[in-house]
Amino acid sequence: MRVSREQMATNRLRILTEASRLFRERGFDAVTVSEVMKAAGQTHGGFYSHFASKDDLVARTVAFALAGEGETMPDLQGWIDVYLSPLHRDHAGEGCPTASLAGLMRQQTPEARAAMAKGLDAQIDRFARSLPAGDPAERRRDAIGRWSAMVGALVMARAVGDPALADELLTSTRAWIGAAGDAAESDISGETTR
Amino acid sequence: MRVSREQMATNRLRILTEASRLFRERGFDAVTVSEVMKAAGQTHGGFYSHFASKDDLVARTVAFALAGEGETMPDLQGWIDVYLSPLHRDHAGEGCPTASLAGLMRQQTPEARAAMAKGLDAQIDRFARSLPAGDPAERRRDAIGRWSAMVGALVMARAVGDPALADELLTSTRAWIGAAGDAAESDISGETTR
DNA sequence: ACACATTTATGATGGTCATCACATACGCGT
DNA sequence: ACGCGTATGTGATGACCATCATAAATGTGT
Repeated sequence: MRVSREQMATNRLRILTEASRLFRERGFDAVTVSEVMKAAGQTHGGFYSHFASKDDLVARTVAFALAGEGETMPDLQGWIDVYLSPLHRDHAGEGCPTASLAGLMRQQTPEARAAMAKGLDAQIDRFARSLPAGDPAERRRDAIGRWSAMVGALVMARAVGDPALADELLTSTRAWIGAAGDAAESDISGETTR
Repeated sequence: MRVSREQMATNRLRILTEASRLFRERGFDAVTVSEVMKAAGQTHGGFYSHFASKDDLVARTVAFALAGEGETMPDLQGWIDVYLSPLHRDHAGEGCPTASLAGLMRQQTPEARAAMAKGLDAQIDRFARSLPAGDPAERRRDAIGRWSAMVGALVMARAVGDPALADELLTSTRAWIGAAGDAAESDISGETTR
């Protein structure tokens, strides 16, 4: 059975898309190659004409998922609110790849970790460019601080069974990075000592 | 082969200790029951007289690991500096269980997730009590914000292969929560609007 | 002391999964 | 049109692993 080149490219894209969703939802280990292929409307045997191995799929999926993020962030505060919302917390499969996958990257291949580094750096850059004030270095530091808090809060909110605590983590972090971020932007020195 | 009650309790504690280290190092899935037992100086068969299943071990290990944290934090800034250090980043097996395991909790049993919630709540409480200023609600919000940023930064620093980016994530976050936290503490209203 | 209960060790067992071998049939370049 | 190259489907294969069955040996209560 052979398909057109166009169809093959579509099939490969479909595999990446479904893998991205499934990996974000359940992690790399718990998702099988067969499962990804079935979700992509194919059978497991054809997998190895698209990817060299499951590890290869993981690396390319990480790159694919993190590259898919939008180029600009016109409404920063709105984006932050959505990010720290219960809806985002409860739909990891369609949500931020960093929050879903970062905790799983330690034992992945160097290729996958490099893809994560590249995607993270780009995300920090987008975040920093969306900030209103400060010189570039200060904005980048601000972006890293806020982004860390957002990812950490979402990861922890998803880790706990208690909905009340999960909600508190999200709303408190949202309030805190608002207050703290605004204040930090007026911190001219850009550095504080202990 | 039978051992004394005391020895059995020691053996069980050893299993939990080794499981805690191995799980933090490599995650729940990648660590086998046999491996844990071998690390604990026993053979795999005896495992099921201590725990009902691997899932049971996971839940009890999460509770064990998070309960082990110190009761007080006398030197808050020093603790933060250690937390966000390359040493901590590179030794997950002996490091913070939240940073190592939170990202893996989504597909764990309700028991394990409940243990994570309990441990996280206690940690937030300890953090809040170590903060110098503010009413309790404000301190708790501050603790959640800073703690989220610390966990997020460490998780991301461990996820990337690029050491320069990893270092930047740690140092920038440390500087940011210093500047932002100090400023937030002086934010009397405790709330900011968009 | 003695018998029993119980912990641990050894050795299956059944299921799962990544990977590969082979067959098939269909696009693609000539 | 024709034949080759190749993507996909079907069906192994071999490894790994959680769990259990059984045996052995020694604390423990009487």
